[in-house]
Amino acid sequence: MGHPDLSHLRDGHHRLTPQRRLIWGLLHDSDDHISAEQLHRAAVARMADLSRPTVYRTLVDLVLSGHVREIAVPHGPSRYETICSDDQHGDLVCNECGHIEKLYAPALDDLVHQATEQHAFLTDNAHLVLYGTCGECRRTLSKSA
Amino acid sequence: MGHPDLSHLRDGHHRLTPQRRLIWGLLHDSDDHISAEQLHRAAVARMADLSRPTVYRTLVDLVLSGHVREIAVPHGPSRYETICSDDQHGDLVCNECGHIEKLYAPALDDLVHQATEQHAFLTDNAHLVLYGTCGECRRTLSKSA
DNA sequence: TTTCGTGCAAATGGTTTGCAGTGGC
DNA sequence: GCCACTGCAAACCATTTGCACGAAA
Repeated sequence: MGHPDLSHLRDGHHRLTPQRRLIWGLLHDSDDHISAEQLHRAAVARMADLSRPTVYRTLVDLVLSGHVREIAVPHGPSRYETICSDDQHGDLVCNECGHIEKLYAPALDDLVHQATEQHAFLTDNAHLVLYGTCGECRRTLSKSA
Repeated sequence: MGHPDLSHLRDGHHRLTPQRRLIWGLLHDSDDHISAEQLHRAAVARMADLSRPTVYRTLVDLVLSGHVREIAVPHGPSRYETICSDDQHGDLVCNECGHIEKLYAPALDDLVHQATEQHAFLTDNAHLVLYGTCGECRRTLSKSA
């Protein structure tokens, strides 16, 4: 499992520590949409005393450097996912159970590009989020009603 | 300034109090994307002892009843905006100055509808967010660089 | 008169920061 | 050896909750 490109974490200003290596690897292996808390739990399983602040600080760096996207979720912790240029997608966020599912929408690219031009806005990354109720929760809710 | 439809706030379960009337009105008058804190400040200016919890509780009700959309923002408080069915839009969020600008994209509706069908997902509201740099900040940055 | 809504104060939970020590480069 | 990174503990801030009182219906 060679995770690509650890090198951009070491750029003269940033150092490549075991902690960051681990966190970066876990982000890649995770099925995306992982919270800082989950990430920390997973990290501690492999490196017992890796601290929460280190997780947060590393995530901030990765977001700023454009390798990771932060998805803010109402009434819950932010989720994080690696940004792969070949895996452009939106997300379906279930308001009931908090589950997030990927949404592939080819038309999104065009829409972003076109919209950007109209506003003299330089887009770093675009994100389409649909909030609602997932199929499973719809079934559960209709039973209990 | 008659704000439409205060009646759905009184539906047998919910009571129409002066506080809620005020908050609802302020939400309508605001230029959208207002935070709970800003909303509270504005409310206090008119009703000195209206409390923060009341603002939050009212917002929860309005979101649940589908009249208001909550926009979670990374590293900041949630923003709130009234949902007008005839004003479907995305948002351009500037990473530099935090400014949010509306983005009208007619294609969004189709995209949402189509995407929803593929996933048995019931969409309450869709939100397209473009993170990047707004025109003004681009100018400022290129000067100081 | 019955709930529901309110203000107050305190608790919560995710995230950030100050600081002294450690280790990558 | 320098300075960025770390762990620890404590701070921070947005949001939520428990409770006793007040007021819509």
